[in-house]
Amino acid sequence: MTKIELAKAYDPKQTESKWYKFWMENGYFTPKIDHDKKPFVIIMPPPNITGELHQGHALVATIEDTMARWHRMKGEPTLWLPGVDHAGIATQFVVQKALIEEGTSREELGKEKFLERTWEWANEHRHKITEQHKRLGVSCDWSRECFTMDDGPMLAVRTTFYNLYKKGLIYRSERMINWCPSCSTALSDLEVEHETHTSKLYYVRYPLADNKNEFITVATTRPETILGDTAVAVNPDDKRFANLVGKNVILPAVNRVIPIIADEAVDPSFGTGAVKMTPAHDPVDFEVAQRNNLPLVNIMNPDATMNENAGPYAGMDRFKCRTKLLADLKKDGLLVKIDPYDHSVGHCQRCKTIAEPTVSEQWFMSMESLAKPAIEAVTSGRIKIIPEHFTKVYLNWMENIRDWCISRQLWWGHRIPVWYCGDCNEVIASIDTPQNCTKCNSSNLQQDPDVLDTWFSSGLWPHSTLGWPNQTEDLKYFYPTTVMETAYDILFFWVARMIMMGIENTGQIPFDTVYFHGLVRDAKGEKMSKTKGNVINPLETIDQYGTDALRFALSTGNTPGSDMKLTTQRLEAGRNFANKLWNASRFVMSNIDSIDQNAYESAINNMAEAPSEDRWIVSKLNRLIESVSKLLEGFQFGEAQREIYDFLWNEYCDWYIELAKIRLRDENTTSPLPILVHVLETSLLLLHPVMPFITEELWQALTGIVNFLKKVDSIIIAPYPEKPGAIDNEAEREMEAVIEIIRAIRNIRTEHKVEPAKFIEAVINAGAMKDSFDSHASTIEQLARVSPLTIVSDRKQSPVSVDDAALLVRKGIEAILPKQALFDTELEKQRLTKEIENLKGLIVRNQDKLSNKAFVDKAPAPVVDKQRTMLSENQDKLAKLMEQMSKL
RNA sequence: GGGCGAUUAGCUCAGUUGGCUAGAGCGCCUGCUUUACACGCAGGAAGUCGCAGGUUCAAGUCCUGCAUCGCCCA
Repeated sequence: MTKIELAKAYDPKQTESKWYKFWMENGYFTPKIDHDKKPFVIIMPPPNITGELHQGHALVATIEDTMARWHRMKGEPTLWLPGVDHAGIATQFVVQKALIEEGTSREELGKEKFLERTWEWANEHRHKITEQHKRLGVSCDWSRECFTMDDGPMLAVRTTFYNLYKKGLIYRSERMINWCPSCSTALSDLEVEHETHTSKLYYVRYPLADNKNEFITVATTRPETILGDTAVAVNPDDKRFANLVGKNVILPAVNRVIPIIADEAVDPSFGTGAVKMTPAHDPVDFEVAQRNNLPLVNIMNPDATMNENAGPYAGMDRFKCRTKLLADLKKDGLLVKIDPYDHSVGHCQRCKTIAEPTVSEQWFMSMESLAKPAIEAVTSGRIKIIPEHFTKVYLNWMENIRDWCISRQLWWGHRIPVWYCGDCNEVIASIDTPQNCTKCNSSNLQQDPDVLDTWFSSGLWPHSTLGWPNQTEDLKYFYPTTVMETAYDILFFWVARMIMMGIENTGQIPFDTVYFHGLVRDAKGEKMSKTKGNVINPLETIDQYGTDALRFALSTGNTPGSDMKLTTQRLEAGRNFANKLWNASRFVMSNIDSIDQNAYESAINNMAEAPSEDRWIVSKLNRLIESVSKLLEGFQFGEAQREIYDFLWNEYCDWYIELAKIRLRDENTTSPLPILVHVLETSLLLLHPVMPFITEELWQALTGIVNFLKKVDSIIIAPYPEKPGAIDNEAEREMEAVIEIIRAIRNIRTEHKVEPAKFIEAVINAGAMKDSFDSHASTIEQLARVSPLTIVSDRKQSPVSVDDAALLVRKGIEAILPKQALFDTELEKQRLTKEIENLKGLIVRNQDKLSNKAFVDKAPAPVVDKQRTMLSENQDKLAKLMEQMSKL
């Protein structure tokens, strides 16, 4: 055994990269497949290759790493599989932006060069993200790392598309979709964010065809769509318009004749009760048009300028057209009035441009039949969602699911595996790229130019990463996975779709448990996002505070499903805690000259004979072990971490180490070293999942000195403390009494402004606990700074008259401090008065409860007993203090 | 319009089968170079747990209504 010198403060920079390298070199992150054991599996939500990691990823890394390390330490084959996502629309967006900054553009470069450029970007960022993840300490299996555009996931995408197409669940159709004029692609409903705009409701007159002096007035928020109207509709029950149904009106501005129809979708209370129908640019109107065989008139180009159907307005931007059209209507006396109006406007999630509802031919996935088993998986409890209230959100969405527009007019992504024959127009869906038409054998085949929504490949992630559609050993062993941990904001985008696609492709649920964490917000409480640019690079935080401090900050006080603000205070608390642990360990290690293995083991295994503080701290440790494992089982990582923190700081450091110091100076007592070491080592193990680096560093140092503790090469594979020993209530009671008395003496010293270093005389009447207190005499002397200290079992034996002293009562134990040592009578009166008042209040509460017959009858016995004990203790204390008061 | 959540100390937040004389971190006040740690030590002040009802022996915790804020879906 060699004594080692640790630096005075913990320096993360000296430890982190060293241990990460060590872990990697020893292959600890790669699980060994063992068919006798059930594996623990997490598939990591793949970060987008659009940019760098942000604090949200750091949170994912922290929570998932905590789970992975914990299960690994429990001896379960643990697979945490990392990956990155190609993020079609987002990546195309950022690469385009980079190109524009370079003075070129996607169009100028052309598709091939653009894709080359994007692959470069992807590879670069994939690497960067990996390096960043490593700094967060993640123990994921890099040998299985995946990219959504890798061959494996690609094959899974094509296979899924093919299968669903053959089943008729993927189809191509002309339907209402959301179009982003800026990204120039179709979007799914989920990719459109609704925002309430305060805008205007315009009332416009449409002249009747048979009598141009009569009008029907319609109200609209989007007057430019008048150009695409193919009808005016009223509610069939609306008597005001009954005589007009069936007549025609002349569409202003373009002078097209369109009918007045009746349809139940019309809300008579909106506007005038008559509404314009623009089926090519409004989802509700589209449905009405389907029912009433109305024609569709598309009036916009893909870039949201008006097309040739807009007549004189062709070529104008949609909003310029609105302005011009309104001016024209006004001029013609057709604009009746303008009311202020709030309504919801859809925006492209990616670029925030106002999305245009448009009829367009796209690929869709039919969802209803896929949703059914996915609903059942959750309602039956086979998949558990944490926190539970998200179950309702999930079910509500799934039960009202609509078909999913999966095609995107982008260059970057998974090409739709469909080919069109240039000769016979055959449509060929295929997993492998076909060379010839299956119908006419022509080689004149064109692949569909569009790509799939990124979330299509994401939905396959839990099985595609494990090798599906191939029945690989990984797939057989690791699927279904155990936990899907991710942010709640992608519940629909990702989690719901993984459940549907997982069941569809494999017949099995993809994971047992969904755990949702909240969003990490910036100091102002705003959501961090790449496009918003308020992303805080976690690496900077790590440089400043250390990885473990960041993980501590992200973990403590973080409750499932609720958002958190990451503040410097939290980070500082983490750094301080790491330093505290460091110094406690430094203290312990600096005191080890030698520990004999037999002496150590006999000390640990024969606690009955040990001093009460040893039995106390071990008992508290046992409570901690039990509680932590319960909390981790229940996904309460923050609370578990908090309890470890409390134990280490407030019990181990504040009390046990301080008590041990006294014994270390005294060669005639039992050495506290075995317990100091045992509790420290166990705490390091408990803490390792959340704070991996410092615990490894300290564990290595400690087991370097106490070699026989080192049964494995790394804390990462050391067994997690699971089976706690017995709770020692007697030792706990005893130590609590000692601690309380010390606190009370310290308190009164401060109140009476006794110099901190000065020793004052004290007598402790410990009653039945006299023997225990005798054994803590030097402890009390030194920690409360009292001397001479006399411990008696009866007040009569006190060498100091109680009449001439301050009296403290804690847990039935009295401390008697002679007046001359302190003392300001007035101050003491004030102190007693305050304590007496407080006690009286407590006693009233105790009495109220106990005099209530219903309480005594119905409350469980321990609860009633507790009240009785409290009452008698409080009454006893009150009597003593009252008596004391009368003597002052 | 429908749904979900939040409201606890000056600030940020814990408090999971109701038993709480309600906790933490930061901040604040007083005092300390006590040989592990000033990223520290000792002591302290600070809350009618959003409001109003209800259930219960007992409510921060369960139920109903209201208010304010936030989010999701349409």
